Amino acid sequence: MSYDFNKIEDKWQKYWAEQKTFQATNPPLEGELEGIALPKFYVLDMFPYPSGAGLHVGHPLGYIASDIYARYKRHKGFNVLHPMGYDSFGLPAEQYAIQTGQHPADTTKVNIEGGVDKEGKKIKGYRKQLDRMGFSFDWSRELRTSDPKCYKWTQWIFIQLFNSWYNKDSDKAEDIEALISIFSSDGNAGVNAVCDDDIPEFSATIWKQFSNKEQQEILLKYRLTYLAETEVNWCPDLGTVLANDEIVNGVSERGGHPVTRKKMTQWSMRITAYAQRLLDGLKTVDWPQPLKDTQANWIGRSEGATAEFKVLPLAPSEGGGTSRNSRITGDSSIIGILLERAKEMRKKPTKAEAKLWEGLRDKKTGLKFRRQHPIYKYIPDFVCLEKRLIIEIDGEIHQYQLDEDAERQLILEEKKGYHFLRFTNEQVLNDIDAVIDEISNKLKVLPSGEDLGGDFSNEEDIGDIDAVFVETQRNIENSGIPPSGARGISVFTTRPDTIFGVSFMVLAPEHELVSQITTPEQKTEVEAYVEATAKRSERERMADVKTISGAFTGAYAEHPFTKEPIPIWIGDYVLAGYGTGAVMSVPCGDQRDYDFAKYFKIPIPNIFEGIDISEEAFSDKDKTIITNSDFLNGLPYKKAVKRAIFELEKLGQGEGKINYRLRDAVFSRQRYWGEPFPVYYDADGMPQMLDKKFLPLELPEVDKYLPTETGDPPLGNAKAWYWLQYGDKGKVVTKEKFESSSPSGRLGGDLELNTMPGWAGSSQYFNRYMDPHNDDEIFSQEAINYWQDVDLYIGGSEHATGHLLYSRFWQKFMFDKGLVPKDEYAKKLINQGMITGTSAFVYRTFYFYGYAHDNNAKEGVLDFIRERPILISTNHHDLLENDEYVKDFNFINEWFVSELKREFEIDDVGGINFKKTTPLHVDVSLINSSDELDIEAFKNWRPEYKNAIFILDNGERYDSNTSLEGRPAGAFTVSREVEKMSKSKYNVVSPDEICDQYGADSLRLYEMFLGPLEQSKPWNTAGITGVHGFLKKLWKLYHSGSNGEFFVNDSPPSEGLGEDLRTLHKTIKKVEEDIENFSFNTSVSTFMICVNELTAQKCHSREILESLAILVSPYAPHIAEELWQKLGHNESISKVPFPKFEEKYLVESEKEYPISFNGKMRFTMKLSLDLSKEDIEAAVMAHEKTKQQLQGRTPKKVIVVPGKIVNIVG
RNA sequence: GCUCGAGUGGUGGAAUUGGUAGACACGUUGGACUUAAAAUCCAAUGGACAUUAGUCCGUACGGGUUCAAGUCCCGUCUCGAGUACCA
Repeated sequence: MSYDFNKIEDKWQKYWAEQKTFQATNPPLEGELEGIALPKFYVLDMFPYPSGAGLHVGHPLGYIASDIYARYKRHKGFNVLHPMGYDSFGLPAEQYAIQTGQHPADTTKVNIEGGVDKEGKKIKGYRKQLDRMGFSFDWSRELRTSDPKCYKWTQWIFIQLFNSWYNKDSDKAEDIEALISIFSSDGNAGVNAVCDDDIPEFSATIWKQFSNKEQQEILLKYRLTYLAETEVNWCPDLGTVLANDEIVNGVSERGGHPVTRKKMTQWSMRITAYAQRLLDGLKTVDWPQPLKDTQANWIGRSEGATAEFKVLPLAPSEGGGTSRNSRITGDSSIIGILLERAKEMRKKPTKAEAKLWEGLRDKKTGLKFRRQHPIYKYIPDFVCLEKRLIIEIDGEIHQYQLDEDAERQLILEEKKGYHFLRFTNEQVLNDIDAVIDEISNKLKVLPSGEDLGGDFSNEEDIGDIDAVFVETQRNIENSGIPPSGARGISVFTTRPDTIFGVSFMVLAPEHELVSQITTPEQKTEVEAYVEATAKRSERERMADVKTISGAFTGAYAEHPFTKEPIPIWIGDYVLAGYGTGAVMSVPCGDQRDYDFAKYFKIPIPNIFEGIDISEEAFSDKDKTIITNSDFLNGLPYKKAVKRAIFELEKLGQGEGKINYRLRDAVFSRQRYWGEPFPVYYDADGMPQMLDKKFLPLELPEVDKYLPTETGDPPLGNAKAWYWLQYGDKGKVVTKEKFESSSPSGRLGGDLELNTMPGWAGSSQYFNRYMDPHNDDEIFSQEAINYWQDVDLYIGGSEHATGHLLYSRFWQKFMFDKGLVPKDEYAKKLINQGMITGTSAFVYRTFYFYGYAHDNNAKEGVLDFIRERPILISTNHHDLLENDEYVKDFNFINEWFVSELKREFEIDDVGGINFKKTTPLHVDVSLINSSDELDIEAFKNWRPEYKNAIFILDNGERYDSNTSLEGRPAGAFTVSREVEKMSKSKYNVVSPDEICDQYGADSLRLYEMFLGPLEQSKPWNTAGITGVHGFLKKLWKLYHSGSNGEFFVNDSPPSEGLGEDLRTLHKTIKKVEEDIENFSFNTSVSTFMICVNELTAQKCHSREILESLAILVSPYAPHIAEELWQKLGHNESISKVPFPKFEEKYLVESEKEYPISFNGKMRFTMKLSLDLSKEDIEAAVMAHEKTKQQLQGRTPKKVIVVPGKIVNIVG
């Protein structure tokens, strides 16, 4: 009986489906026993996108590996969860919808389930393709992200994120209600949250006075998903924004379209809150190092310091100040103006202010203090309203405005009855206790007044605050004091140790201070530069790193230590989006600063001991010794950094800081085919979440999938896309219906037009698989507590900074909310390598012709030549490359010329130029295993080459004139090259073809046999005969009866020489080790060796062959099931215990010792393993070949490693 | 540029803590069977010289450690991946 793989595989695939063999059981209810004793094991493949192109042999590589592992774990007694589903929202379906008008849901369904789409395209379907390979997926748990039942929970998580904020004190996400109650009791001063950086400080009183809308606006700045105007990567050709990880080299990952920066109001995810935890978590998971590195790189943590550089006032001769746009606009409320001013100042507290605030906040003095709180016409540093005590810290800036300060103190003291205390920076920083004492003493002697907090409704004040505020602004401007730069330019640096090497500062052209500090003299130049950089696209800026450009603002900053003036420049090498958008430039220590300084002839002071910086900057931290740097002199890098930070903090002009490159993730896409947001906008335009009971909010039908005429996303085309709700009843309605509904008790408004990005649906799917049909919760606590996390996750490395980072973020969020027990969801992750294609090429030569011109009669020559392209085989092409062709194959030329002459009767034809060739991709299915082209099939495939002339390997000519009988026998060999597997390269091999021809078991074995799982390797169908031959041999081993009948005998294996048991146990040991180490390629070799040996031993022992069937079953499950059944079993092999390895069968008494001389192996010698070192040495020395090798010499030394080797030196 | 990974026959790749380099396959060549092909089986197959024994060279390149190095150390080159004015 021969090995009929098609029949066998079909049979068992049906059996598994019918018997639901691989359905995983969730923990049973109490009283039921089955399943509970089994330990769990969760094996997961990354969510595939079901594309219409179907699978090629590269796709299932990871699935085969995970399937082997899952099957192995079942044999090992685990309850294995091994699900599969589809990430079925996505761009390709939508692009196809735009092109053909078909609903993406329809095409997606066909892509998964197979069939014919409306265009008449035949699609096999992912599911059928997967089933054919014999995967042990639990299909009862299938998920499709585009299924409303599935995206219901994506929407639900979105709402959870919206209703959460990140508390830095507890270092986790917390409920937004908790934040609201803090605001109502204490305001936001004591809140340590990850939030937007432009939040004004407010007291509880002010919070309560905010309108609902104002409160909502403020809360948005804290929520973990928030709506904000952000700079996004806009891709006009795709009509959508892209995430950073969707952009490669400045163009879109899909399609390579240009991307520009644009400001848009978008939903964002506050992933930055988790930056540190995402970094820390990497240490706890067993993931590939390159993947971890990529993530760490993406998060981009850098340790350093902030430093504050004061902006110096402009010399009067320079005109002082620039005109600023007045911030006062007609429609802003007065509270708004003052709050804005206050928050702007609070944003940049000086070190001394921050320190004193620590001493005053939270009623530490027994009384409530506020900082930067508007009083009458001014904003003092601190105020205790109850005691009418104002505390001011006089920094350097104060020196420039003594008069104004004196004046306002007078006004406040005399007219408003306030008391003043003034301290200097030094007092606060050096002896905070004394300062606090003085304040406390002062408070004791002052009488109590009423709390005037938020008392802005006083009519009298409102009248003139506006005017006075403007006046104050003007005064500041006229005095030559830099306006909002008064508090200086903040920079982030990882090299605070080089602060004495600063010779200039550079701001990003987009920096908000640029327009404020630029002197009138420099204004034209600066504005021209800013405009020029704004025009350059991100791509241009990135591509053009070499060109140095910038402009001087005319302004100077003050060095915090030397107090020297430092020129302030702008330049586009400083990025607005990183750090503070400004740098302190240390040209001697940073190459970019160095180049900039050289270009603009800025001095380059050297602060490195014994280092020559005349040619380039010196950035080696380890060899650094600082000099010319005051208190840092002589210090090595690390000590200098510490000291510099210490000194900066002492001055109140800086502190140690950790910076991250990671940005918040934009979560809106202007697409149709994605999860709709469960969000409507109320009458105030504020976003509101739908109640859980209304989920899922289903994707509406639209006429077309393009943006609307007004530029809205495709959902803007939906006829009904308004939310209308009264009490417990809500539904999606048309605009008209909404507007005509009764406003009384009505909730609702227009629904969000954006949809969620591709990664939304894949960020918690692994947990949803644990309880996929639960309609009440995302998963039950019983399910998550049983399955816990993914034990083995296999997928491609291309998801490193997308899915794999975002899903970790969501998992940590879910962990914070107590919904999942693990804050990392995948213990072990493997990136399978890519299987590349082996493209085939023929070469087309080009030739010129030259004949007497002006000969119209010869019109047809050109066409004649065009219709006869010459294709040469690869060896001719190689000759060509070596310039050897023309002389060897000149006869082709001669023949062609004679053809021309015959046809057109012309004498002076030039000839063929063989030098110019272009490679042409040939479909790999037209190539046999010896790389020879099927020429007739090629001509059918490419009709434009039906008249082509083929030059065969042996130089013979094959063309359309050659009769079939008289055809040259030579072969036409193509050249092959490894490329990515792709339709356009005609090198795609489909798994279905392989299954037809060799069977799924062969495919599975071969994919594993190709090489290590993680490595990328080329596909070559020819090699599959090796593993296919192995399966036939395996089959034969069980069919050694007459006429190939099934035959095993029941005699105990030990009756023979025991060799078969040795072979078996050697195999068990190796295969077990290999699977545990994910070294699947070597275990296939091991099986081959095993079968070769057992065949040679003529093994028929049932005991041995039963074990072998189990060993093979994870790899080649169909044949294993069939053999298992033939061995007399009625149950599937899939859960039979794995054979137990027993050492005793491998114990040997003898060893074939390699005998080497000076490290070179010369011969081997069989010796007993019982021998002592001395015995071995004696035996070896006595050997004839040893004497021969030594030729009479006496060895200097003899190394004997018992059980290993003997080495004779001398 | 920086970070990481990898360089072994004609090809895919093996080689455990340093201990017989090239397992297992593909391909190639020769042979058996067959009218023939396919399938199957047998033999050879890193290179060079010798064609019997054998000798020399060989794991990207150059050094080093060691009785012994594909494996460890130093330096160089090439390829691949990620990232890129990240201060």
